[in-house]
Amino acid sequence: MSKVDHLRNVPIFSDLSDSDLTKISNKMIPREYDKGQMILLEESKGETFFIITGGAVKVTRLSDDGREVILAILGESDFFGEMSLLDGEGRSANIVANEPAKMLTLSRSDFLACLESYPKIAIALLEELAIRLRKSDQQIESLSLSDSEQRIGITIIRLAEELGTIKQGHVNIQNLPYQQDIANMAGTSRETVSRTLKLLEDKAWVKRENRDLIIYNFDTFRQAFS
Amino acid sequence: MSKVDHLRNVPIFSDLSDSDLTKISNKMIPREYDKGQMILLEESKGETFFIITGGAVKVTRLSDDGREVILAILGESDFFGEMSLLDGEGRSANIVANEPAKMLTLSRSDFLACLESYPKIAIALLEELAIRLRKSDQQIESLSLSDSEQRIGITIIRLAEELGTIKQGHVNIQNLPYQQDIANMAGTSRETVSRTLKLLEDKAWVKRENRDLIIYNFDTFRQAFS
DNA sequence: GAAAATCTGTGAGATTGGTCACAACGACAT
DNA sequence: ATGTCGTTGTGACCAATCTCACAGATTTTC
Repeated sequence: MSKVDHLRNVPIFSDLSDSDLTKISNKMIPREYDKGQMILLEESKGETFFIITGGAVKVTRLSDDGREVILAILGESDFFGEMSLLDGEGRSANIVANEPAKMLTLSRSDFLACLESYPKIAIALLEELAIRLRKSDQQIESLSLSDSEQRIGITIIRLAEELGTIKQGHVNIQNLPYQQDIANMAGTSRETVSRTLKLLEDKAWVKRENRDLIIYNFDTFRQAFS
Repeated sequence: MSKVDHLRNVPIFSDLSDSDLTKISNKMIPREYDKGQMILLEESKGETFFIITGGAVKVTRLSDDGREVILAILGESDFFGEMSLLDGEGRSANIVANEPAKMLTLSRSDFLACLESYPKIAIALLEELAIRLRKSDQQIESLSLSDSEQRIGITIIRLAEELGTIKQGHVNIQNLPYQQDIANMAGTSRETVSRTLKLLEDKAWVKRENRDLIIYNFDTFRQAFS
């Protein structure tokens, strides 16, 4: 798949003509990362915009004593790095390759030039940031008001929406993240995730098979937690 | 103060010439709200962009059983309503006047037209959303990783940054919000806020005087909690 | 394919912080 | 001043859930 083909799938570029896409793609440099490799470090100054063309990364924040919160898991056609380009502050989060990952990157100046020349990109990006902000607000709400079972349920919904596929009427999350990662997304402990998954399985809402999680009735499931 | 003077103080409009500001301000309709009045309701479709020209509002989300989370307190020159204009989803939060408040409002179509005609506004707005997203991420981190004392400390820092004034070397938060509101910002209970404030006062980190909170050494205070 | 490393399940405390109950306090109106 | 109403302080109890500990299962590595 060519650079241009990748770009066409990215929401913020989807409004552009092929010739514009080609121009932009010429400025982009491809990079690859191994599983577990740190792509961006908190504190470092942000100078690059990244688009994921394969694999997945996790966006985290770390406390001094080493515990982490996972803010998001991003996959193909998602992007990141825009925040510190926009507001000039340092990085606000760490990015680690969660599996082998491929990127296209754009330098700070090319990225900003892009925004100036193509207002549509700026508007599409606004849309995307609005969506992310909305998700963050939801998460703040659930962390403040919900108990651990609900938070884990909500986390599973997020995972299903990001990574899930539909398979004979059921939603299937292939390769469910480790319980520790789910715990870090839900703001709870690994043990609580273990116990809660068992509970959900006992209630016959979900089923685990190898490394997959199957949600029997996604709508009902969603209803129960949102 | 004229409409144009108000607009000049709003970061996202600060790059524009006076004549452009005048054009935009002509489309804006002023409105006023009483203390406690609901300005926007969750679920309603968002059709208006608001700029605060006086007073303050709180941005909240409510659970079914009536508990609330306060996502932000906004004051003069802040704005809101842009999110559902941008991504087309329904409102994500409620907005209530926290004290008598004045606004300038812009309709959906005028707002979007503004973005198209003045790319600088779009870019400035991107910057602002990036800042908000960063703050949300910080709050997610603190809700996930910190205990109640730290969360309350962080909440006090947020309040100091938004509402604080400097008074003979100390930061002074005039008219500290009620403990229940602080609790709703920090994701804890009113009683815990009461006990924690006493604790901070015993440690001589802060002092309460009437309805004000004085932070003796803001840098040290910040250090202790961030 | 055996060993090592990592992940998961589960019990038993230990704790934080929520909830309830009520007293004290302050502002404000009558 | 007295009563009313909303806010704050404080004790006691209790529930949710974090931690610790370790056994079993699974995955990765050589």
